[in-house]
Amino acid sequence: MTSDADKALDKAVEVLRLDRQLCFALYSAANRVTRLYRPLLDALGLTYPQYLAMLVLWEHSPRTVGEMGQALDLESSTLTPLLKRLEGAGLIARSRDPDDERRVIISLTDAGDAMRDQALDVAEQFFCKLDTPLPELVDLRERLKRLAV
Amino acid sequence: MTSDADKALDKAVEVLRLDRQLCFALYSAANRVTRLYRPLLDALGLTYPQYLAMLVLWEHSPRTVGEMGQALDLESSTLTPLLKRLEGAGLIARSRDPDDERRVIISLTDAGDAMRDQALDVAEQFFCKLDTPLPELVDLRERLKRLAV
DNA sequence: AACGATTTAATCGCGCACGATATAACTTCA
DNA sequence: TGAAGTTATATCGTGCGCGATTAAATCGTT
Repeated sequence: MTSDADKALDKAVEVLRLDRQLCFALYSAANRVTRLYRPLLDALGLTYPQYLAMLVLWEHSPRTVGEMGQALDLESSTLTPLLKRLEGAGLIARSRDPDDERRVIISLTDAGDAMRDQALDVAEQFFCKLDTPLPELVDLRERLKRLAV
Repeated sequence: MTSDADKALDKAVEVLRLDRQLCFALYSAANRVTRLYRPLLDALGLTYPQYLAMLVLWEHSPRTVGEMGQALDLESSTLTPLLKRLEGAGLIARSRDPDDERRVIISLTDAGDAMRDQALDVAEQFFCKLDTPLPELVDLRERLKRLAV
């Protein structure tokens, strides 16, 4: 027969295993998607987080750094250097808001706006690579949005 | 009436929006979970990737660096420095395999093994924080495992 | 007007994550 | 046996992601 201590240990093993499986599944899927995008984005000279930032701007530009931080759920400590690199690449412009000099306004340059067409190809190639039915992706998206909000 | 060009643009907007939503949902959920773990893991002096590495070892130790890389889907360029930090913290030991000097064997120290009990608390607190029914989590895990394999 | 509180970005340090490359150990096979 | 090829880990440079801190602008209250 098994002792209470053994049962407690089994429980511990089980909880830790589930934790590992769930956390790792998320962690690893995010890494895999980044790796999947890399060869596609190399053609645009963008990293994956930079691509996400551009997607935000292609939906609506200009925006302040703070608004982009809200949209991407990132701190200025992450965003500021990333945006400076996009500026260096000539895709965006950074300027202080005259109405409130604390704010920095991010706007697409012509080059940044023009990249939108190539980005469309990237997105389509990505969906091909994923090879997953659209409803499954939409379902996954909704479940992820609900997680740990 | 709308022109063909307008329709193509609408399609582009839609594809990019879906891409943004799906990719961002995954990216952002992974970031959120890491942030959720941080205060819990601070008590153990572990980062989130270090915690994942310890979970792997608590399931089965010793393992080689390569085996851990397979389990965590990480390159040696990521794993080696991480493992050196765990070694510095006294939680694991690194030693060359006498049968094949190319391999490095990672084994838990007594301190590393002992941390397992505290880790159990962390995992349980995490599930409390998540506040999500277990079946939903299991379902999410399965969907993530299927994604971009 | 003035001074403390708040808001907005930026800066810094640390630890990933990975591609490219290096190095050493093992294997193969001529 | 020994040279060529393969495998296992390590090193390096770049770009995140974030907590802690800083600096400057704005706001609120008196």
